[in-house]
Amino acid sequence: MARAKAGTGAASGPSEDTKARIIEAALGSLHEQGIMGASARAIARRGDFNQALIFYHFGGVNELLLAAVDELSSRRNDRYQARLEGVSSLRELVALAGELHAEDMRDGHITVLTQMLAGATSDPALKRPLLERFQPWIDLVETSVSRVLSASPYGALVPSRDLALAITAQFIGLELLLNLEDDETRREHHIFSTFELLAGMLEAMLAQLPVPPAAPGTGTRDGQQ
Amino acid sequence: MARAKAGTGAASGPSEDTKARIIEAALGSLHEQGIMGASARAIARRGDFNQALIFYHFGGVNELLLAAVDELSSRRNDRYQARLEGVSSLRELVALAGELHAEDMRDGHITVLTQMLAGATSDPALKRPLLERFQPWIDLVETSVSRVLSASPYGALVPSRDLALAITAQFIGLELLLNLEDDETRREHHIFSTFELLAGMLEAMLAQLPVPPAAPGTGTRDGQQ
DNA sequence: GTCTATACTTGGATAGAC
DNA sequence: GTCTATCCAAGTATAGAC
Repeated sequence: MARAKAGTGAASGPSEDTKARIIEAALGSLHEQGIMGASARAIARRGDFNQALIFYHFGGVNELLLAAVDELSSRRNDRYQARLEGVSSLRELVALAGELHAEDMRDGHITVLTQMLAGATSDPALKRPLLERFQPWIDLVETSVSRVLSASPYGALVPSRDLALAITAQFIGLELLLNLEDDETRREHHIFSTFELLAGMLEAMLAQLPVPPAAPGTGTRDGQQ
Repeated sequence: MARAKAGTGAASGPSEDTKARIIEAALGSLHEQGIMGASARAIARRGDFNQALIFYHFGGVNELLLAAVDELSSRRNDRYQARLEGVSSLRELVALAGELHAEDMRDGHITVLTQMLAGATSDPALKRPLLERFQPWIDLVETSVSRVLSASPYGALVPSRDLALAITAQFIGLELLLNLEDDETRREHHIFSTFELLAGMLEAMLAQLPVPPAAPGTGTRDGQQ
């Protein structure tokens, strides 16, 4: 296990290497064993390091888990931001959401976040830190939703904030629910293709509709998209 | 503590009274402390009975928790079934969903189910039993969704199964996400009124549309059904 | 059917050697 | 900065008294 400093990039300090290893093990534990299997001992076992290191480097298990969420968030943002920016139609957005969801499921990102959310019920001290860490992600969704909505004259009528919240919740809920099925059965689900179908139907409807009812002055009703 | 046999009704056997008390305590623990706070000791403390009773009556903690879910399911079904049957329009359905959601949040039903779902990641032995217990609930949603969809000529194009799954996931995801906020802030959310708004817009659109395009018009993606 | 007592395991956390 | 050893709290589960 060579100690190549090719880790997080910027902050490759003295013991950043070890901290990275610990965080990696924490992510693995959260992913595969859930929040109840993310104990200091279990994480140390998985990463093959000493249990006491967690307390030395992070101060406690909760702090480590939050650091792991931070690490995850930065990775996700890198991926999401760039790709979401290139999207302006509803169907594109849904299609991209399907891609991102598939990747997240594969990498366990959503599982990690969901398990942390679940843990916040048992340990309310996690609530505030988690809320802060979810905010940027919800904001990102809202930005994309707003852009797509603004393409349609009806979009202005829809509260984009609530919609972003609902979409985020959809990801989380699907993770928990589909997790009940074994991997094989799960792969047979194509729920995002249903979402794409619905998006397609909605766009087709909008294209056939007459002039927008409200929001006078905004209607560049012509090209549609 | 009088032993009135006015409990579950049908199966008021010899020690059903105690079992009911234990189940009640288990539900309380799941609701207020989450899955990680639902240990045999914590549950016994809450219900003020001896810890060993859990193992005597249920065989283990997991079995107790599943029994608690069963109890919850029957209560929920009683409420849901009757009310959902009287609904045929999309807006009614969404409005009713809002009511049921508010009640579930108040009673902690969704929290209990969500926490059990989260626990299934840590203990895969819970997956199958939970899947069986979620099936009837998803079926119920699907039935209502189907009825509403069939009222519109476009409804036949929508896979009701996936839609029911998505709706169920939405409930679960919202619970986890809104749980991050303190009770006060949470009450300021009116996300279901946004859903009602969307449903209203959709119904208005459908009413304005010309003749149904039938199956061939939209080009079925992905070969659904 | 219920309680006490107990055996055993795992987890959080720290002190101190290296 | 890392490891060993250790303490203590909490968990599952069972045996046996009542």
